[in-house]
Amino acid sequence: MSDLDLTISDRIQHKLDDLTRAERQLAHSILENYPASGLGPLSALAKGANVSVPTVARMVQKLGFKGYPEFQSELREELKAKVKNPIAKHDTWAERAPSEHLLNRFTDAVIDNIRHTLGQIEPELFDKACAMAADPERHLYIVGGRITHTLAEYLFLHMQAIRPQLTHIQSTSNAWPHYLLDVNQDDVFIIFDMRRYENNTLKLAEIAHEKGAKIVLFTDQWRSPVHQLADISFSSRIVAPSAWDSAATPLLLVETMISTVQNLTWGDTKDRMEALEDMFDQTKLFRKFT
Amino acid sequence: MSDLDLTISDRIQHKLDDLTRAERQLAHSILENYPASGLGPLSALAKGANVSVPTVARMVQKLGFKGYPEFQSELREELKAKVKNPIAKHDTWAERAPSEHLLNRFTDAVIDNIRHTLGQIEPELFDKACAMAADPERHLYIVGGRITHTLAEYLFLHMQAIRPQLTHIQSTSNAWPHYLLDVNQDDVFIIFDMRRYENNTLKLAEIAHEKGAKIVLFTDQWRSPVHQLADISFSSRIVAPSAWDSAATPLLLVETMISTVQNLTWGDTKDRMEALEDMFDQTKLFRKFT
DNA sequence: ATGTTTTTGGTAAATTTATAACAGAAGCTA
DNA sequence: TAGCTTCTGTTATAAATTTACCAAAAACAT
Repeated sequence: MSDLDLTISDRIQHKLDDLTRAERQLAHSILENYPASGLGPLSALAKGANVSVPTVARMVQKLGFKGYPEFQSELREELKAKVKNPIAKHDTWAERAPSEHLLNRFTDAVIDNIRHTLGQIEPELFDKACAMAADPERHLYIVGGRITHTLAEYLFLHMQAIRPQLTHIQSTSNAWPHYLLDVNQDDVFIIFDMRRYENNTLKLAEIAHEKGAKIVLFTDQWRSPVHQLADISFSSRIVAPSAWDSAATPLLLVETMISTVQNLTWGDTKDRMEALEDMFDQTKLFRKFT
Repeated sequence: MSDLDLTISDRIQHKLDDLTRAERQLAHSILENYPASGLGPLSALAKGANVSVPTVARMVQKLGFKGYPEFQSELREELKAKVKNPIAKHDTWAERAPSEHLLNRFTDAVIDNIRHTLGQIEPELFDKACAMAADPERHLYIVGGRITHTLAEYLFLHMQAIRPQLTHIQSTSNAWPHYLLDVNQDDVFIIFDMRRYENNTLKLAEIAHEKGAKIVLFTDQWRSPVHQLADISFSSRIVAPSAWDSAATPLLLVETMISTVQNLTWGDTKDRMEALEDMFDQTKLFRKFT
């Protein structure tokens, strides 16, 4: 390898700050499928990154290469070294860390959780749950507990952009009984309850159930007691090399649900989203994305 | 991949008998360090194999390619596929659903995000950030924005069990200036800022920076402007087949950080956790885990 | 808002790279 | 060994890629 044993990928990342907008765009494109894209002709790379040909030439020189051919040549050397290296450690995630590093162990566990969880999901039920969540006729209640309220709020925040008739209830709050006064049998509850399961959440679910509301439950592999009241349950595997559980898998499900619901309601959502954008722009809360 | 899903390496080996002496010599040179040598210029390949330039051109056509550029192009495709695929033996995740189902597509994207993100992380920096977050001498501020405050809160909730001297600030709140009055240079800010980046968050970071506090930033691949003030930044890839971004990868990092910090502080944490357990038991907020 | 600096893309020249044509060398057969 | 076929390398030509230059556009500071 060349300079101080840094890979070109490293060098690009370190220089990222010294690069201009178009160059950064290009850099990301290179890293996107590294190193293959950098091994093609300069013009192809430029087209793939939507920048001009000279931009590529300039950046390569900025990175310290004499020209594009030299850049490619070093890329090939790097590839040669990597392939030859007996420790072809494709089984680690953070390649710079040993496989015993927690970054790798934790990631292993999460991927495993995802695999298990997705393997057990019934797509029909998932779609059905999404359809209920998308139905604007039904008032949608989103419920979380002490830890899980973060998941609940994540869902709530996105649903806000998608549909009206939406309430976020924190089961640990002592105000929740008030919310339930008007619940009727067309309404839907999306409840999050993972170990350690919370009594409040169960009580709340019972009341909702009595009133005839539909219940969709996100829980863990051991299943919250709420699942006996639920119309549809999704159990995520949440084990991790940690004293706590991992919410990554349930989050994945939630995000997929958000995306599905928004596809189902695209006609309406579009307007809502544009209206939201406008509001944010007006309040200048956000910077425009570059 | 091209013809019948055979790799180019396979194709060369099959054709080996139909090749002439010089061509065989060349073929072995290509396979010697495959695929790097084939990705360079034709003339270099010829020189490396001690054959003439036209020999290379002829053999490539014998293998069924229109010309050397096409040969290279397919080699690159092969490489791209190989890099992308170390674990993709699982072509579908939700086995009961077709691979085009959003459950599978979304999961693919998230796994891909994880791979990219972890591949770029420097473990030393990660460990350093965790060490700072674990240091009970430093007051720890956790900051999130409109959407990211859910991640921030997730971190906050767990850190509460691990260490004292902890504050959760929502940058969209108008109360945050008050929190910053007592900040000094030993303090640490863990800031979440993903697109669309928020002005409030940047302002807050600037003030913290001025006061000399350390800043650890969780952002996306395009990097929040805060990163210029940050001592340590972690960029997650967050793209998903959705109108919104995926927080799954940053969550993975956060959870790994929680676990690391808790390992670092285990002596103290243990007591804190037991005390917490007691409190929860007393208030009967939770049911015992079965 | 205005002028200045930086960034960016278009274009053309220069260099490199690939292909084609040809002639000499090597191998094979009789 | 002569004659034929096949293979290989040298040279020349064509195509492509890269680089340098310049003008327009964008960003920035005043």
